[in-house]
Amino acid sequence: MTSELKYHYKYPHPAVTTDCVIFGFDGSDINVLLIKRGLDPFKGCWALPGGFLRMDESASECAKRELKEETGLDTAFMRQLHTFSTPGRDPRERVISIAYYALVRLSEVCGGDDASDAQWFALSDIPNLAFDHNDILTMAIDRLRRSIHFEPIGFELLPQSFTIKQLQTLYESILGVKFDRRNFYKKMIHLGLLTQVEQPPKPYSRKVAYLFQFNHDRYNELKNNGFKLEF
Amino acid sequence: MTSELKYHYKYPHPAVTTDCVIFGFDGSDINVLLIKRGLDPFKGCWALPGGFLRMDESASECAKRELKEETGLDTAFMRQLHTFSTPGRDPRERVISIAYYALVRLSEVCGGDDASDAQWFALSDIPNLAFDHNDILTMAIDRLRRSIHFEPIGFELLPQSFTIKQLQTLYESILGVKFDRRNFYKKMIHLGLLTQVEQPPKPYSRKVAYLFQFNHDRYNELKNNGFKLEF
DNA sequence: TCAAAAGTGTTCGCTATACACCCATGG
DNA sequence: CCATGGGTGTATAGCGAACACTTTTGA
Repeated sequence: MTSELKYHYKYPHPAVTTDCVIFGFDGSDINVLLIKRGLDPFKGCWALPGGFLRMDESASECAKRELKEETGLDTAFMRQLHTFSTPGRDPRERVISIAYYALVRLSEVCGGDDASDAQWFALSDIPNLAFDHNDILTMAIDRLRRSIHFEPIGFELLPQSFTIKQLQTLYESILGVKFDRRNFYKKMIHLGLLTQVEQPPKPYSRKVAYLFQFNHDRYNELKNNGFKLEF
Repeated sequence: MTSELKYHYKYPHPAVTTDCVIFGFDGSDINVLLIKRGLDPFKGCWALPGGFLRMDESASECAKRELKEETGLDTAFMRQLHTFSTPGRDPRERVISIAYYALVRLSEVCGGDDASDAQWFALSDIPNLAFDHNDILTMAIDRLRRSIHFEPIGFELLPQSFTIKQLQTLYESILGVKFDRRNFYKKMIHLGLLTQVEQPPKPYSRKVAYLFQFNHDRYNELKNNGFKLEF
């Protein structure tokens, strides 16, 4: 047994993991990807995807690795959230977790097979999570809500092309409020960050709506000129 | 030698530290407290105060301990900033650092003796720092600038009682802009977060200015009613 | 032709900004 | 009495909230 413990230090070292809150938008609700734990502790309990930090990777690389494993995505919007370090948060040993959150397009996510232990949950339907993952998720939701006022991150959750209506539903879902359809439309158009797509979409309702794409170049240009996104 | 390495793990563990960016305001400029390193690596180089995480304390407790050691303060405004984890950021071994920033009133700080290795630096006068501490400091300044728009944290840097003029100088110093004196005055008063102090201050200029205090209770009250501070 | 959804216009009130003005104080 | 800085008033522009109206399409 002891012979397995082959890493030695003069002072005690905590174990370090990253956990990742992966948000997706299904057209009407914000969802989070959870993993059913196959091992103790908290066996059978839902938890955020995560894993131990390797010695040759940064925390963001570790989180990106987790994302890839669970969604198949190589790239996505990803930000560090907070580091959770309360002693006892993991019953096994001292573990600190560097938490990240990610925004992904559900259409681009590799659907895990049916037997997969990964599953999307609407925010209104989150079960009790393992460890302190409820706290992590709560903080991630709060961060998402705050960020969307000042950063164009909503577009990371929508398809490349989208209607203003879809965008509004997304904002309303994240912020938990309702906007006047017409004012929302004008405000978004007026921001000057959307490019209208030529091709008229397939009619999915009475009147076909214009399709737009987020204009990254325009956003960076405005931002460099001191423009501050505010919504 | 090897007998000193008495902590054994099955997998490699990184060392974990906290580093702390301590901001103070001297009446005209934002300052940061730096420590001259007495030991290698980076011996003689200026660095952020910091230290290794103990196994029985959370990261915030560790940062608070650092703050106490360097300033004598038991309490101060303190927030987690970011966790820095690039492999190789410490030449000795794998070390990840959970960075915090703190806002303190210079008047309350225990002045270290003259022989002290701690010193305040104006932001315009920061030397090259050890490790990746320049990156940490840059991020902390950026965070401070962003936060002051939406949180009443400026007051943490001023004395209990202050004039609107002092407050304006603080805001201008942090944001690097100039405000119209009269509009700033009215805006601050109109926010309803300041309580006027009865006692007229000693004249320090032509006309004596009113003294104000930040009204925490009023702020919390407004915040709970959905009020959003914006500056 | 009618209902439902998309796109456009108009009004009103608030607030940020740019100033002018008066008051108090120390030299 | 005058220069300096503190406190108050006022006008204008811009933007967001509220809501009326027109247009397009499917049934």
